[in-house]
Amino acid sequence: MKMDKNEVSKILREMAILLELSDANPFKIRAFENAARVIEGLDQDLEAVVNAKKLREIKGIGETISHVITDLVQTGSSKEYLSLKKKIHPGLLEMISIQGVGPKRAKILFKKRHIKSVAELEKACQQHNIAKLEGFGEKSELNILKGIEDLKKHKEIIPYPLALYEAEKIKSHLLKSADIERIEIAGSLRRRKEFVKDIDLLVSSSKPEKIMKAFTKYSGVERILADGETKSSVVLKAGMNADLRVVSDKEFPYALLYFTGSKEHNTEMRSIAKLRHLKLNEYGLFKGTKRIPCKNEEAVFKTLGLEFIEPELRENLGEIEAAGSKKLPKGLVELTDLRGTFHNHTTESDGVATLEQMVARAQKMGLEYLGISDHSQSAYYAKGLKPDRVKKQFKEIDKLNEKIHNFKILKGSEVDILPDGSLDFEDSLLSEFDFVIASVHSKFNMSEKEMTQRVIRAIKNKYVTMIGHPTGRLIPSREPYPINLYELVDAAADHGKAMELNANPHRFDIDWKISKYAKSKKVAVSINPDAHSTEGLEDLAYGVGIARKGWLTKGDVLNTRSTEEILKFLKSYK
DNA sequence: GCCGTTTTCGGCCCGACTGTTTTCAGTCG
Repeated sequence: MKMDKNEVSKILREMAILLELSDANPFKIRAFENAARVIEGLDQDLEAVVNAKKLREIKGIGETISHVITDLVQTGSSKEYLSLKKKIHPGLLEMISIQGVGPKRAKILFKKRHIKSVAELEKACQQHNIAKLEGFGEKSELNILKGIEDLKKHKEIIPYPLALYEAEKIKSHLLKSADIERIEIAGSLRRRKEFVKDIDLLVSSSKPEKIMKAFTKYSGVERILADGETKSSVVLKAGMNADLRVVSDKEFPYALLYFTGSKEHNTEMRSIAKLRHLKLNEYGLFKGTKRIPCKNEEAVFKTLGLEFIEPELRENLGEIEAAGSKKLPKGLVELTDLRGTFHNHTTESDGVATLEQMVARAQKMGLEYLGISDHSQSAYYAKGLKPDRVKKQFKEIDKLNEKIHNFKILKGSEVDILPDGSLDFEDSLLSEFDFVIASVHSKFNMSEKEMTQRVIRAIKNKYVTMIGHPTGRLIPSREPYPINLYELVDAAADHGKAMELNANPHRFDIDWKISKYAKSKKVAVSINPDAHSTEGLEDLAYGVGIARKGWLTKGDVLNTRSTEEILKFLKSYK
């Protein structure tokens, strides 16, 4: 395979932008954008789909785009892509990443001022060379400069917990204003995306101007981007944008639906409404000019003949279709469903909390079992345990298990998968653990085929319970190492093994887009915090969000099972 | 370019805010 689905998706998205810059038919542009999204969220192996000539069966992939994808997957390039790229100067692509500069303005700047990069644009603005251009003015010059500054400053992806923290702060600030009827954090935070670009807040109130003022005057605001009667947008000192929308309380359910998104989900929902000769926007669901009263989001879905769609699922990746045919997953997993968890470190290796402290926190969280999995001997950077220290830890765990009641500490290891796919402990030692998590921590630069074989060999070891953080990605700093997750899931299915969903917000690994496939193969997913401290255990909550996003129900998640069932499972594959 | 419980052709979601304009295009979500 020359390109995987993420690379293909990236090219399709780039093609959409290139088309936009070529003044193409807007619907053609949308078709490419849509295809990029659909491929990214595909719950099957793209290469397998291409080989089976089943691309055309995917909704949104037609004649032309299927050829482009096939070429990209098989040859790593595409004629259409190259010819499109040839027509457009790369500087234009760079310029439209500036807030406030779109394709139209980028093209004017290119044609009339021969500007070919963000750096050149910055210079031109500083020299007041832009204001005289038709359609531009003094304000535009300043805004472009600010946009460039922002681009330099916060290019990075905002981790979910940080954005949530900032959003909660704004929420409590706004709640001090007595005129709020309902308030909700919306947008990608509500959809629990693995990382977010901005904060969206929705308020219902009869005094919108007061709320707007409270928002723009908030002490965390660095500068105001837009300040209207119902909608405002600011840049926070914390380095992210926040948008606020204020509506009447009657409008709140429709506005919440709209403001939660995703954009693509909204577009599809509006089409569904239109099919029923209704109109959906943020102010209501209308029959003619009459608003159909809905108290909450549930009622809106119901009126459209749909089951309620949980916010996490609203990505237009099949959820609306499923809601129409009553095939949505029932009972997405909740934090309170978790009975225990695996993959936790202590001071024995690179954790900062002792065994006792970790257990105490787990008990406080209402868990019934806790898997301890310190690093294995090769992980010298993390104080990995040699066999004698493993034995010593066993004794400590035995001792503590005798002392505590209604709680079980499980003996485990996060054992390194060595470059050849063998494990960092002998089988004789591995057999003594209650569970084994096998992870890759070294030699990331293998080919996809080699890496996949390496990890599959580990799955085949009869003492291995699951694979830890299967792609090794770190958000935002490290890309996943090349690996075929579909083959991994298949191997796990064949051998009765589980897959980890690492709940650490820097990992979220496996990704929610692959968990649907794991579910289809009946591979149990284990939500693990990979905790290196007592606070780290709380990351489970974030992991649950990602699991829900991946359509996982209580029954799909390994650690919703009782201690007794877990012990049975741990024997089942050996 | 894609798609079909009105369609294989003719549609394709809808609205807010800004800045440069005198009625609207561009951008964004």
